[in-house]
Amino acid sequence: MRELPARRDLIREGDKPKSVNLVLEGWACRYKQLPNGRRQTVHFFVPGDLCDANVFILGEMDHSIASITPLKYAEIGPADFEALMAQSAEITRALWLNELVNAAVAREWVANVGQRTALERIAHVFCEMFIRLSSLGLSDGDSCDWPLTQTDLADATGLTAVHVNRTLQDLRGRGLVRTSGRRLVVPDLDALKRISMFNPNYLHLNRQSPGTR
Amino acid sequence: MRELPARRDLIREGDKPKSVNLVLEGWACRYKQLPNGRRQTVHFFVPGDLCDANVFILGEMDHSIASITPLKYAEIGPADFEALMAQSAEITRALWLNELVNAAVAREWVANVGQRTALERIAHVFCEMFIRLSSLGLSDGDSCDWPLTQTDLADATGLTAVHVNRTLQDLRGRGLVRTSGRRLVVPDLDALKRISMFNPNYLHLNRQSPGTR
DNA sequence: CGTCTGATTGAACTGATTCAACGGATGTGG
DNA sequence: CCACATCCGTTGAATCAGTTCAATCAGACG
Repeated sequence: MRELPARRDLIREGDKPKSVNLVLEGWACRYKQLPNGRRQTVHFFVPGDLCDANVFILGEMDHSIASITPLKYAEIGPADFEALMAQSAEITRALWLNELVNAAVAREWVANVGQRTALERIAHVFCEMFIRLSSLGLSDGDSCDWPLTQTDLADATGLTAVHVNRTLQDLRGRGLVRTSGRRLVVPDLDALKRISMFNPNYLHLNRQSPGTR
Repeated sequence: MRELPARRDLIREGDKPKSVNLVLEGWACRYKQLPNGRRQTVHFFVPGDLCDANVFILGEMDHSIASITPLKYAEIGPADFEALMAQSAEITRALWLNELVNAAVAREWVANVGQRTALERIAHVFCEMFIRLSSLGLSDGDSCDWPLTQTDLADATGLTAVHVNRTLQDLRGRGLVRTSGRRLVVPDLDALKRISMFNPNYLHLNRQSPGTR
């Protein structure tokens, strides 16, 4: 069990991973940084998410993980992790599922950044996070926690913070989202899904057993 | 063992996957199509690649797979696949590695499409494919097979075919690549890597045992 | 209070798109 | 062997979505 303040690296690209991390409280992100300084966030982690199951199969990290909010997480060492895998076929299956969903999310993000307009991209991120949080029981009706700054959103969508700001105003103007402080309100999820062409199939939520979380 | 002509869907989004496919000859791609018709390619498969290891854990496909060239591939049913997994820890490990690398590639593509310029993106695709093919012994000195049309490249990079065309002319003008027919020539791989900020770490090639291929 | 971080605004600019046309190579059927 | 169709690459001109740079504003916090 460990804690980390907001905006700190948990693991950096190039490091040799020594453990699997399970997020208990707070948000984190996976990101890649190019030599020219530009940064791309490729995943957001919320409570219950496993960062990099089985990474010790790989030699070194090809991306970094950083906290967004203050973070509480559990560190699971290779030995414990292997033991967990050996314990039951159910758990192994759940870990496979976790990794397959991870890959599916990454692919969806490629399509998001590659094919959607700024408005659609941002709306898509809202959809994904709201739906993921809801499936974990971490939403409250039409609202959920929202610790992301506009710069965070920019890094995730491949846009500039300035343009994210303008696009958010558009989304708010259309009544699709409201953000008050650290909270996101989605008055009409269906409308948001429609405008962002959101298809939840890639999250494979129906397959997720409670044990996976 | 099966064959498929060029430009045909092998599996479509929404289908229930019934088998794992191993590409034996030719190129294929994984793609996602948005309701508005825009298409994003998220992976290229070359001989030796396993498409969607263990997908039967998931309920339905969240993307499609299509042949680019005429294709020869092996279909491995769930039973055979499970047997393979059970057979040895080595194989299980190799399958894990395969899936982890797949996810890593997808993440790199997010960064590619999200942060790189048109020139860098296209150069990056050239680097990735040339290096992957080389590691499989499928390149010949500074050249390799290149069955992708400019439209294929456009779908993979989130650009239009028109802009890919212009950018290719730029790349050729700088002497970074040559394309003659179905062949790609990379006279100076280091220069190409430099301009595309290519870091091969995400391919985890050093970890790939011959058995994985 | 001052300082810091994050949100907001304006104006000029540019990388990439769009649309429409054309050229060349390849293949096919009569 | 020619006529025709198709696929792919190429070009030009106009337009636009998103960037850049720079300044301002608002709230939080010691």
